[in-house]
Amino acid sequence: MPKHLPLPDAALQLVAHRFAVLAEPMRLRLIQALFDGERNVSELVSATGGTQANVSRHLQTLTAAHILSRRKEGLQVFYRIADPTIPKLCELVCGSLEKTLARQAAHFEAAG
Amino acid sequence: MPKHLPLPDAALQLVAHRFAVLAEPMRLRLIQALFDGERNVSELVSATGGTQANVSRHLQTLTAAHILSRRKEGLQVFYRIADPTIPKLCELVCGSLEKTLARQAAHFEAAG
DNA sequence: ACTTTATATGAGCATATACGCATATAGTTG
DNA sequence: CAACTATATGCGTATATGCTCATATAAAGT
Repeated sequence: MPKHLPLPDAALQLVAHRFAVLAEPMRLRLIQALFDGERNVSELVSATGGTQANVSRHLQTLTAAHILSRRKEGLQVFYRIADPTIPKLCELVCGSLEKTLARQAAHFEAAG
Repeated sequence: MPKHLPLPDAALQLVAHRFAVLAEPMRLRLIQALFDGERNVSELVSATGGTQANVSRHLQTLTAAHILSRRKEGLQVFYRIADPTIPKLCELVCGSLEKTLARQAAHFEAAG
């Protein structure tokens, strides 16, 4: 049998949506800030340098996508990475980009 | 030392851009159609059911992101997957989504 | 109950981009 | 060189989404 059956349209939309959620620098900053463990919103605001409103919105987007999960404790809300594939995804992309950049740097040296 | 140094802003933008390129269903369809090997544009047009103009644009986007590469042969242009991390990326995301969907299905059964 | 603190959300604006249509370019054949 | 084929691109439009400002909600303290 073939390795990959073509995914139906609905599945492709889900995959695309997941990539879209990861396609914003501020959301990546939030994910990065959560690599070491859970943080509350105020901590994430100062860690990322964003406004409270904007950070809150992005946290909602990430939570709706099941990438983060929320835990309320008194006045504060703590977020943490809920999907264990996220760090692997980021590593894959970062590694791939490093290679691409290294190639481009080599070209610049050779040409320049 | 900490596992992850925070990435500088420029790096985050690169990562975000890569995810953005992968965040379109039509581009995922093209990538999927190329899993088995290289294809020319006409083949990709019929494989995906898109218009020639739209397919061509998306192929350009994927190529600019170094995800695909082009090879010209006479009148035709053949595209293939240039970045070996792409299949792994897709597998990771698909696997994660399957788990999420399975959990949601279980909830529906339990609740409904 | 009122105030304070932490977080979430509604509205409006600005920007990005996917798509369709028409046309341009490049390469081939007569 | 003219006609044809395969692919690419300019342009306009529609839609989505990120950001800011102001305000709403929720929980805690006095």
